[in-house]
Amino acid sequence: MRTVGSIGEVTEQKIYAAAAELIAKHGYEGINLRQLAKDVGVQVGSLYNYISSKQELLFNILNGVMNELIDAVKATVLMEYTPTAQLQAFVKLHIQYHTNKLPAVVIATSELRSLEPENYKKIVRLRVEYETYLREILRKGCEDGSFTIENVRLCEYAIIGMLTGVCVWYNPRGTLPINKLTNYYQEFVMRLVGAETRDANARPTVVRAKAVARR
Amino acid sequence: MRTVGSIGEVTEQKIYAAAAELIAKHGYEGINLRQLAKDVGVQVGSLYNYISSKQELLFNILNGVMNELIDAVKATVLMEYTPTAQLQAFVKLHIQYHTNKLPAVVIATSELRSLEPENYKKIVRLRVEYETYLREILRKGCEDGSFTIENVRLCEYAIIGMLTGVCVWYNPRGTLPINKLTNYYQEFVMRLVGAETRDANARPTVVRAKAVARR
DNA sequence: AGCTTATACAAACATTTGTTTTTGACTGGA
DNA sequence: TCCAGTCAAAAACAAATGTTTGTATAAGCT
Repeated sequence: MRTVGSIGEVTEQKIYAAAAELIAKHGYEGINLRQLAKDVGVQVGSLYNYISSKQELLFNILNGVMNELIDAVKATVLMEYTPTAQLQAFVKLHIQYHTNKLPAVVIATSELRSLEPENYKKIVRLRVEYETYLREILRKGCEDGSFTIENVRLCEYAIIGMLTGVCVWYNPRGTLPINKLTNYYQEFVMRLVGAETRDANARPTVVRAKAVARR
Repeated sequence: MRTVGSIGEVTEQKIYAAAAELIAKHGYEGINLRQLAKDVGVQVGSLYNYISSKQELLFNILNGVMNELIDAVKATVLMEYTPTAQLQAFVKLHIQYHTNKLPAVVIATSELRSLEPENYKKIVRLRVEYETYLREILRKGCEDGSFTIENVRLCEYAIIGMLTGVCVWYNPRGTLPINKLTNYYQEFVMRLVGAETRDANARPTVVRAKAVARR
C-alpha cells in the first residue's frame, strides 16, 4: 500500500527530525514508536523501512550530532590563532548549537546512558575528542600566559557544564537574543579562565585576532 | 504471607533508597517496578503497600530532596553575613550534595520532565525558591560592591549549570577529595562573579566571617 | 491465648511496547 | 505497456509493564 507522493529519503529525514524532538522532550525511554510514527504521519511498522531498531535511532542521532559538532569545531574554532580567540569561538559555537540548532544536542548530553555498550563506547569516544579540543585550548592558553588556571581538567568540566546548562532554561521565544547571550557567556568563560582582559571591551580585540587568523 | 522480621518503615526506606539509585542511573522511564522490587528484596505487588503509583515514587523523591536542599541553604548559607561568604557556602553545599550525598539530587535536575503537571508545578516552585536564594546572594553582592555582574540572572544560570554539571563526571572512587573539589569550584565561582579576591587565599577571610556569623 | 493489624506473597489483569510479516499500491525506467 | 524495485498499510505477536486482588503469616496488644 504505497502512499501517493511518498519518497523514502524525505520520510527518513522526517523520522529523524521528529525523533530528535521527541527524545529531547521526553527522553529515549520516555517515547514510544507509535507516537513517533504519528508525528511523522506514518504507521508504526513503516518505521522499520528506515531503522532496524529503536536503539539504532538513538545511536544515529547522537552519532550525527557529535560528528557535526566536531566538524564545526575543526572548521571554526581551530582556525583561530590565539587561545583566547579559539576559546571565544568555542563558546560561540557551543551556545549556538545548544540554542538555535538541534534538539539533538540536548540528547547528546543526557541520553548517553540509554546506549547499549558498544554504541556507548563509540559516542563517548567522540565526546572525549570534542572535549579534548577545549582542554587543549585551555592548556595552550596557560602556556602562553593568556589564561591562569590551576586545574585545567576541572576548569574544562566547569566550562562544559556552564555551557551545556544553557539548554535547560533557554527559551527561543524569549527576549534575549542569541548573540547577546553568547557575549555574556564568552565573558563568563573569560573570567573563569582568568584571562587578562576581563571587561566586555575585550571583544573587539578578539574580533581583530579573528580577522587576522583568516587566510 | 508476612515475612519474619519485616518492618514497614524499614521496607519503605529501602524502597526509596533503591528507587533513587535506580532512577539516577536509568532515568524514571527507564526503570521498572520489578527491578526495583528485586533490589529491595520484595515482590512487585508489595511495593503498593507504600506507594500508590510509580509517579508518586518520583514525586516523593524529588519533593524530599528539594526540601532538604532548601533547609540546608537556610541552615548554612543564609547564616553567613557577607555575600561572599554566603556564596562560598552555597557552592560548598551544592557540591557536597552532588557528590557525597544522594543520587536523588541527580534526579532532581534531570527528571522534572517525567512529572505529571500538578507535581511538576510543585517541584518547580521549590526549585525556583532554591535558585532565588542564589540570585539574592548575587544581587546583594553587586549592591555592596563585592561582585561585578552585568546580568545577574544569567550569572545565576551559569553558576547552577557549572555546579550541577559536577554530578555527570564525578567519581566517588576517584583521587580528587571533595574538599579539594569544593575549593576549586569556589574559586571558579568567585572568578565568575568578579569578586575582588581572586586567589585561593581568599578562603581564610570567609572562614573568619563564618565564625563571626554563628551565635 | 486470642484478636487485630501490619506486612508480604502469588497470581492475574489489561495495556503498552518493540518488532515482524504479509500484502498491495505507487514510481520510474526500459 | 510492463516490470522491478520502492514504500507504506494492516495485522499480529510475544514480552514487558504498572496495577489490583485475594490470601496467608507474623507482630503486637489485651
